[in-house]
Amino acid sequence: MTDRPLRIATWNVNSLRVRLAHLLRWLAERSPDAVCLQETKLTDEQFPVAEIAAAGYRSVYSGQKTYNGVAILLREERCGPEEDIVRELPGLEDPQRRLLALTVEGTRIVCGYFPNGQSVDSEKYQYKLRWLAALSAWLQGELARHPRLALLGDYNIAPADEDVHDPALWKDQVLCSVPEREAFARLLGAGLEDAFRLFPQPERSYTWWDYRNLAFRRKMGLRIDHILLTHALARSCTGCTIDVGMRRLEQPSDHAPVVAELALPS
DNA sequence: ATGGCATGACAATCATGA
Repeated sequence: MTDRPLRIATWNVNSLRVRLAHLLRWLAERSPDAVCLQETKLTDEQFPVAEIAAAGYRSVYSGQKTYNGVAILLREERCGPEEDIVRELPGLEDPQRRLLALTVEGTRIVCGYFPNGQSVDSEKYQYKLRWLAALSAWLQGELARHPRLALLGDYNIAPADEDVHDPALWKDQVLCSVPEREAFARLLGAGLEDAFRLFPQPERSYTWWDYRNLAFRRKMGLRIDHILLTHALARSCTGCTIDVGMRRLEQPSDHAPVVAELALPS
């Protein structure tokens, strides 16, 4: 049996307009097959379809002005046609563009830009919990229909203390609060596995570092960007890494990409 | 110290991020 590995990835680019050169360089270096992007901050009319096509990728996107915006890039050489595109989270009245899903190569790819929540006593935190509830409800049906499903994105949740540079400082704060971690645990309970934790990893592995206070150099980060896989996909996963190098570039995104390799039977 | 830095809309500051 010949396996054709499928490399899937997620990256919060914090403005695709500003980060396009970084993205094109990273696509050439890593040649991921399916890339979930968050915080594109572009309307659909503004999406750089031509530049990304020149790099060998099709673009599917759901954007808005100024904030949010998600996209999935598919490598032409590896990916057949995409199907069953969903551009917003069903079951939630929400103008914010934070969810995009499609099926390609027999695999359901779900890209999410989970709400930040701002602080646990804010209205935005309540919105975050509502969004998480709607995601779980919608995923039930998706998981029933798609044994091979991957949920990739900026979750804005650090699932455990080992994902936090200073757990005492962040205890019960937004991104680390108990209700948020319970929502993450519900996703695992629904049949998903954290691809990053399937393998031994370096200590202090994070995906986001504040722009301020030299946080990256001081390893003051959080692991909030994740790739969750159904059990069927987890069995085929041969590795999951964080491309920390992208955070070292000039004018970087504050997030680094996460990449998982799947040895899918063809 | 409610800031530090970055982005976008807008035209001097303000909303948002995490």
